[in-house]
Amino acid sequence: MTPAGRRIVAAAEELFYNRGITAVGVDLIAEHSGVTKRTLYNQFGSKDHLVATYLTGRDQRWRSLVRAAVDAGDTPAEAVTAPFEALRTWSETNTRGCAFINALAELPDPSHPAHRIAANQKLWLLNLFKELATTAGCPHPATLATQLLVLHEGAVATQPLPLDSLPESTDLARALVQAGTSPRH
Amino acid sequence: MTPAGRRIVAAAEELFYNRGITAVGVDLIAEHSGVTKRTLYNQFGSKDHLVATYLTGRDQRWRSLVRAAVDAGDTPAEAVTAPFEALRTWSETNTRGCAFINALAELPDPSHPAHRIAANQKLWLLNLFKELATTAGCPHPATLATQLLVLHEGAVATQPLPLDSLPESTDLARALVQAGTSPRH
DNA sequence: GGGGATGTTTACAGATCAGTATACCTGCGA
DNA sequence: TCGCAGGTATACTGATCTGTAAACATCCCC
Repeated sequence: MTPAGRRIVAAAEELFYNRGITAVGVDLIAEHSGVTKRTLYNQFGSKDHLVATYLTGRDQRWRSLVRAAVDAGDTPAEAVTAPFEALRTWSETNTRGCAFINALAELPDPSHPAHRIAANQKLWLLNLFKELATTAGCPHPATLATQLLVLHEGAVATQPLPLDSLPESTDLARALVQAGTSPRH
Repeated sequence: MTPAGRRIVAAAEELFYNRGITAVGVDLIAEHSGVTKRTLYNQFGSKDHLVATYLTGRDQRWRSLVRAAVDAGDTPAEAVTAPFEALRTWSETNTRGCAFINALAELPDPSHPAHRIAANQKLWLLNLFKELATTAGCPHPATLATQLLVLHEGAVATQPLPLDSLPESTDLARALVQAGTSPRH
């Protein structure tokens, strides 16, 4: 990607996430990235393609953050709930909810690339939970992974409320993992 | 509200929810409700006001459904997780996620009425969980209520994924209530 | 030194946006 | 019978939307 292309994506990310995709026009993105609209269209061809690029970039950054958190876990049981630690960091600078859920809200057409990207992101996290649960020796990895994903998405969705939902979700997630890994009594 | 006003709100609800608020223009709403744009503006004054009316109406319908489910519960413990039963019914005809979360995604301005309505809806459900948990004799109603709300919102958010997340969430919610109401052993 | 990739500048097309203006119709209650 | 609320019909404003046209500048690599 060219330097101008990178600036465009950076501006698009900031504007799309904070103001909404439909509400932000390509003229505004061009202006914020110090670039001509012609250059924007030479690089991305259409607004839809730029939206897809924006979401893909966010997805990659998020996955990197999660992988780092997972790798930083001391025990396999800790690694299972590491994505919740990543979410805590992520939420400090991303206070407008999940960019993918938001994108689906604005782009109802299921054939839009945003739908595939968003679904893949959630399914990636689900599979990660499943693998980590298996590694940690949890008895029902698939069920646990679904529960953890629900808790994760619930924590993101309730982010704007005055609730401290993320610590509660993290605690509950740890308890579920603990119940699976610790011996029954 | 006049007959024309009701038709306008009905058309707005269907279009806003399924296609997105920003993506739907007032002309389209007027056309779908068999009404002139002049009538629409005589009734609601602005698109923002119509959006607020749409969300308020949805909120009332949702609360009625939840209250009915709560009242249908046989035991206090069953009543606590009754909103999950309501969600199951609701999801059959509302497959595009939470209208309030979606509205916040499209309308970033915190002073927009939609923000107040959405926050009130979630806080209403939180308080309902808290009251029901208290009635059922759960030891930590506030904590449990937060957990149940997270599970609820998580189930809504993961609705488009091929996951069966709602049954899992409901089961987990029941287990949490059970752990609180049943005697420790 | 030529040529292609990367940009810029200005202007424009065609559509759609929220909201308004003006004039008219109709049914109902005082 | 009068008046008014509710509604229709059509046209319009000014702004904004995505996307394109055409001509020109710069830089780097072959």
